[in-house]
Amino acid sequence: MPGGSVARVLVDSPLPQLDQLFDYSVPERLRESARPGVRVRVPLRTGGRIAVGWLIELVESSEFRGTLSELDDVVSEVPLLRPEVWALARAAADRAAGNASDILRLAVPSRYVRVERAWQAADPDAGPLPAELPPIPGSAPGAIEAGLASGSRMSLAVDPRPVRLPTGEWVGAWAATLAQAAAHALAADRSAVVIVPDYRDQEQLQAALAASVDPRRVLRTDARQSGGDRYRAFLEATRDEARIVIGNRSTIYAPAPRLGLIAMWDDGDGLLNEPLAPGVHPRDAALIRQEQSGAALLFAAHTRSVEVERLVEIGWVQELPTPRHVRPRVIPTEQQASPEPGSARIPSAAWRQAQEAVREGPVLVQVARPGNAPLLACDRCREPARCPACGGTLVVPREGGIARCVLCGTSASAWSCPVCEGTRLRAVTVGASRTADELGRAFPNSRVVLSDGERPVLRVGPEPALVVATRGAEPVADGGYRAVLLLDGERMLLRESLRVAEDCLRWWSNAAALAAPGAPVFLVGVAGALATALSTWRQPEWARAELAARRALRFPPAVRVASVTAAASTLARSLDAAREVEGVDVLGPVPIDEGLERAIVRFDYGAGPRVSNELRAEMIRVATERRRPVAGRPVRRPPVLRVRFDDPDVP
DNA sequence: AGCACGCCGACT
DNA sequence: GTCGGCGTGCTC
Repeated sequence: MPGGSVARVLVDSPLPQLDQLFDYSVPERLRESARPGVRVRVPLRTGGRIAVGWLIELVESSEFRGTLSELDDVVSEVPLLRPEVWALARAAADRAAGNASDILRLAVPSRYVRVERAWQAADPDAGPLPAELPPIPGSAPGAIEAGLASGSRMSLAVDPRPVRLPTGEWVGAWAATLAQAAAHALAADRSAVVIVPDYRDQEQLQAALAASVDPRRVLRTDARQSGGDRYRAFLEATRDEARIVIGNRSTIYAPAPRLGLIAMWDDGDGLLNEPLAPGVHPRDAALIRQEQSGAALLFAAHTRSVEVERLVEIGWVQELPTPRHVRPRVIPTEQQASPEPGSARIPSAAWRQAQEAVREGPVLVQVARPGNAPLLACDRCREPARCPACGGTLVVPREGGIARCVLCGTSASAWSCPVCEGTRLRAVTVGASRTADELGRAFPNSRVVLSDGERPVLRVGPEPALVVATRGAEPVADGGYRAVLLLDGERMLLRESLRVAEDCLRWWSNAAALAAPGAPVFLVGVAGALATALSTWRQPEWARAELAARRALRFPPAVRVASVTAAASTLARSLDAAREVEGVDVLGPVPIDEGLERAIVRFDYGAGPRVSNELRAEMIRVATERRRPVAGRPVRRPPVLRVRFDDPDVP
């Protein structure tokens, strides 16, 4: 049999002490089916106990000094785990001191036996490779092609406008660029993996791909598919034919033979944050996979993330030349109040132009999501409350907190209503539906289209309409919007997060990129560096300044962080272990609930492997040390040491 | 995790 | 003598 008769197996287990390969002998009856990459059942520790795992490799002999147990069974003969995906999972897990089996759970969908049988019975038919492709748009002629050929790491500020596909559909120009880049990889018989934050982006990308690639060469892996469809697409991707695989954050682990391109749209979008352990961001997994595979890597966005800016600054990622795109015509307007009835949130200039534009075609109004940081109004007459000192909007920054002004920060403890002299404030949540209502009255002859997270609209036609959308749910308009109003900038900036400014710049930029060339984009109620970055369309400059500020503070992504949670004594020991590594400093610990403490370990990128090694060793030690009896009666308390690397919500 | 091994107290 | 209690340690 090829490769030897000892099977090395990774067992499915969340236990850190089991995150290693165990050796088993292969019984005669499994000689044919026990191939690397198949799912297997193995006995673990004692007779009756059977664990599931992955057959990683076959070797001639074992280092294990003891008698090997036999493989119990091969679950499916299909080698679902390709060697390069295993290598990626191992490296991604190591980077975050996590279990490889946790990564593999993201990488391989659950099995559908009927789907698998049908797939095995069917004749493979991947369709032809694309031929005679047009050049890749969006950068200098030939620049992306050259990067593809040489396996470069690239950052691209994409053309900020909607474009019309040969099929007649309109998509963001970014989708056409990424689709063409993937098609070019495919034309060279290489696979491409394209990661997008959500399914609406995926729809645009798929529409753009349909224009030049046989649909059999395009596989999608997303949560909207049924489990069976997802498994079928996954099985197809394990074949040796080159494919384009598109999907969400876990698609970075998709099987893809002869990988030629990894592309990621809008890597700063929070939907790409991986919530499942060990929480490896697909951007980091992509960087690992790029190095392992030699594929090209392309980060495309309107707003460069601070993380990519860092990679550009250290020279790891190369900035692609950007042609002189027609930029959105952004008009920052600080003023809030407007005399027109029913238009309290829209400045008068923007108001007039929007009314004119909506006679010609669709007008986009971007609003904040309802719910967080509600605005305040007079409890008696419902007049929106304003700061007595400067006229700014009043908000309650946290639940139960004291109202303050968003502009000057003045506390509004002694507020009284200028209209009715009431003294009580009430929270009002202005979401999309309420704005749609207001605007519907203010634009009496316009059709109003509402798009929010619950009922998203993917596209609107070129006919006049007022399109009210929560940020991130903006439909693409055929031909582009005739005007865009970014209404709730102030409110969006109230979110408490290190990334809030970058997020806002991203939301505004992405909405502005839906405007028709030359159409006005009004940014309402926001001034300063962010407004300038948007109106000059120089987001990378903003990212550069932001990274410099984070460097001065030693905040991520200037450094890496790991949050460590444990009981005080355990934590102290683990932190000592981490401090052994040069370039490490520790914030905290601070007490959190249930007798636990948390600390933040900060370290330079170069110290990363040693920090994760040290913390991993501590996790194994804590998991295997004898349970300490508390004086008197023995208490079985499971030992806790939680480690989370590169948490986007830290600090 | 989850299960077997083993080293002390109460039993036939 | 030896049954079984639950702490201890290991998983190819």
